Amino acid sequence: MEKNLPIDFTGFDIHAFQKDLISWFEREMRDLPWRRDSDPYKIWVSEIMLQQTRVDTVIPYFQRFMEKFPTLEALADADEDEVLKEWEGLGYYSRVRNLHTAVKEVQEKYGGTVPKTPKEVAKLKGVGPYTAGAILSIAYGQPEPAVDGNVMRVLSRILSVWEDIAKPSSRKIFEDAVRKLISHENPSFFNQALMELGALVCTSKSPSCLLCPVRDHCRAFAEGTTEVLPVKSKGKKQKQIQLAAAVLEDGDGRIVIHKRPGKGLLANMWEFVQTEESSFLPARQVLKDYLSEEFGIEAELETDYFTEIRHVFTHLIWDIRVYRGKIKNRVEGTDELKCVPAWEIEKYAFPVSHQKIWKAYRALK
DNA sequence: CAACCGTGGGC
DNA sequence: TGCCCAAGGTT
Repeated sequence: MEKNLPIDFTGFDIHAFQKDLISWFEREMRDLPWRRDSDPYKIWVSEIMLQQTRVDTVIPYFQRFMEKFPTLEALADADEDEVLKEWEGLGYYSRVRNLHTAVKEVQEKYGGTVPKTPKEVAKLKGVGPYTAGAILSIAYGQPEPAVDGNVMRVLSRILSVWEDIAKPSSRKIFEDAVRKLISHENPSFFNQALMELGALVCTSKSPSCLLCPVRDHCRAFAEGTTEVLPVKSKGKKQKQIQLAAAVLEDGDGRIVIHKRPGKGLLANMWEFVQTEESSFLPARQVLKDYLSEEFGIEAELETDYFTEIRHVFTHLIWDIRVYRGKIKNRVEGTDELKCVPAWEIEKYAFPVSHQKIWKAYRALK
């Protein structure tokens, strides 16, 4: 078990590897909605949705998205709130904002045709090295590497690469490897096959080596290291944040909602008013002060919170104490604060954490 | 480069 | 429960 910086391809039969991998893919590939045609727009949308997201989760979102925005032009013409609503619950919401921005750019700058050169594609917002390679190879058949987590895991085993795949610098090593290995006859299937193998066979835990079509090419299998490769360092613990939120009703049964800032966590999503709790003041007081100072809302809150919600993100944890309350003065709607009928809540895009709040609130009555 | 940016499922 | 994981990108 030794380290290798540049990968040694001595004794590796590249052509046989390509053939075994691709013919397996042709036999076993899943019938996925975005594999039905090679429309670059559909490939693009699917690749954005699939970032850090499971196939099973993406499928219904992709289908709804394509019904609503069947073409690149349709998406370019849509309003941002409408687009964000279709992404509600998928997570990593900057993906869809960047996608929307980039699609509008393609519409204006490239006449609605997704560009075909690596430089132009990579410049599109939200399109990084992986997605650029995926679009170019899958939609346009160009021999560009598309290195994602699957590819790094699979190749670290096949080629016995001991670099820490959690480190950003590692991706370059695998891109170089793919440039050596990729089939120039069928770059699309080669890249997809590598990912499909990672998803179905060469899985993170307990890989199914006995079913693997390229087992005979796999150095980790030969050396008995499939359970320890790839090397991947651990992440850090999340920070915990204590919040106080309120579901506020006016005299006519309308609900106060707030639009989050355009950058950062849950950007442009709607929420019930909430603020970070202070260590010294009671939560109710912090909340009342925040409402008064920030929005000019004079609220009357119930003494005790009616539910407590824990929501875990990748890098932080929210613990939200939720109060019920009424507002005394009338609230004028602005871009970031609205007072809407209860039945219109569902028209706005809420993060899952605040969907939980709404569910608990409705359960009260 | 490290930190930030969601969510749901598996064990 | 807690941690890892899943077709990453931006700052």
